[in-house]
Amino acid sequence: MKYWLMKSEPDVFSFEDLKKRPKKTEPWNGVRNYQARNFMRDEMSPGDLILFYHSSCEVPGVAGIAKVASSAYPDSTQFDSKSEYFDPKASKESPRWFLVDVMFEKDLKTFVSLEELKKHQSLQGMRLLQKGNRLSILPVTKDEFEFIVKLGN
DNA sequence: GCCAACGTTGGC
DNA sequence: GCCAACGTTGGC
Repeated sequence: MKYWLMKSEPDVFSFEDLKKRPKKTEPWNGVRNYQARNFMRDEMSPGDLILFYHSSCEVPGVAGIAKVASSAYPDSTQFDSKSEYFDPKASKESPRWFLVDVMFEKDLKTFVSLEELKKHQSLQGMRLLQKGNRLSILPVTKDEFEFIVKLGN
């Protein structure tokens, strides 16, 4: 089993929004970065655990725990000319963008802010904390994952 | 709103 | 295949 961190802008789609979905599940569409796509397509497996991270907001940080709920399949928005995520270079015969379904797993007692993460020596190696990091999907080690869950409980 | 970092595009 | 221009991300 692997561990991940996935960013979402809470104004667009928050951890609370995920909980409110009918099956507490959401297809993670709209990713248009090859590294992030490759993580979903090649490395994620159902059951992998996810730190659901709120970015580009007043207080960025980890809002809760989710899990990978499907294997990878083509992101349908790439074929939809009316979607902001439409990709004219993609076709159904050779899709370019893949996604997984993300499902609510559990709440944290407290939100774990980016500011808090930065305080801990054992998290300094996290890619999230490196300068210039922009990837919206990042692998996290088991130790980092468990440490952050502990901070939130 | 600013700006550093970084990915992508496209001309050559 | 290089690299300048451009667009986007995301913390502050």
